Amino acid sequence: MDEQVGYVLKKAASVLRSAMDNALRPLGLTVPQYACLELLRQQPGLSGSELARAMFVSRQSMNLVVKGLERRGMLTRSPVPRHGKALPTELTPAGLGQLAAANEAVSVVEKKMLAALTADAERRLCADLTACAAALSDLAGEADPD
Amino acid sequence: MDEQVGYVLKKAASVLRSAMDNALRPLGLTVPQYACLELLRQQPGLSGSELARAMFVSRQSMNLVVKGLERRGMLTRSPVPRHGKALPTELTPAGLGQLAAANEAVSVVEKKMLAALTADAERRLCADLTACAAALSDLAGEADPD
DNA sequence: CAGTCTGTGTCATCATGTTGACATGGGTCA
DNA sequence: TGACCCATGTCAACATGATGACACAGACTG
Repeated sequence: MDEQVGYVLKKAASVLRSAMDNALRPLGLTVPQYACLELLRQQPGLSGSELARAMFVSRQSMNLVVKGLERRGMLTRSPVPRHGKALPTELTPAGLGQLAAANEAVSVVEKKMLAALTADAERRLCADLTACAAALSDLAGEADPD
Repeated sequence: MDEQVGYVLKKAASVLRSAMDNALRPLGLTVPQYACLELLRQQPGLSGSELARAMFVSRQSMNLVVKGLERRGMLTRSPVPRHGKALPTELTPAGLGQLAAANEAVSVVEKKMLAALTADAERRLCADLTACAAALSDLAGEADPD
């Protein structure tokens, strides 16, 4: 069973998720919340739907995450649509601060996860996983649920 | 962002889950249900808790999956505990038949996912993912939730 | 211009999985 | 033997995410 790619993939994703949850809990952040903040740092002004697609969840779920972070003052949603009804979202200084702390915690987890891998192996792993995801993209509903 | 192992890992797992859901839907099976059947084929007599651990979910969730499959006649739970309160679970002929069909569908997905990888690359991928999971196991709650 | 299509935000509802709690069976050790 | 600890099955409450549906803004086409 441990030789099935699908199984070990699920196992690795599950363990990583659990480890990140534990690392982020002291900061009062969940994994989706952290991912949302990090995405907005890299690409300020993303809309809710864009965030949802980048994170492989529905835009409804992402809406809840964004609302929660907005209520806590981590980010702001421009009240004026940018293009259609898309509301640009950006980090606040408070959100940026929380994100910095979160990145430290997450970095510890990533370091530990990749400790046994060489830099080459890490690049190869990324490339292979990306190739797997790309090969399946047309079997996965022609696109993410949202 | 596509160079972060954690991100591509989540992406690959998400796409694979979605593809398997689509492949199994015509058979009336969900991914957890399929995984449960396949586990029982490889290791007949597993208890609910053992199944849950192998699948990285709580024993409560697994209990629901097992109950559903039992109600549909796919498996049977021995009414007499084997060791403590552990109830051994086994596939019925009907369950074995459904599983065979499901394995065909899943095989198509796996083949497609791994099409771009050589046999060596596939083994390497499995080994690296397993190593990552093992390295994180002590950060992930000292064990699975159940 | 009217009609249609796509993308977005949002609401209500539902499915799935988790946590917390409890009783029970089995083992260990004083 | 009795006290303790651990694992299991099960119930209840809760959290999270998905689906379906609706309204609206923009683009494209006849």
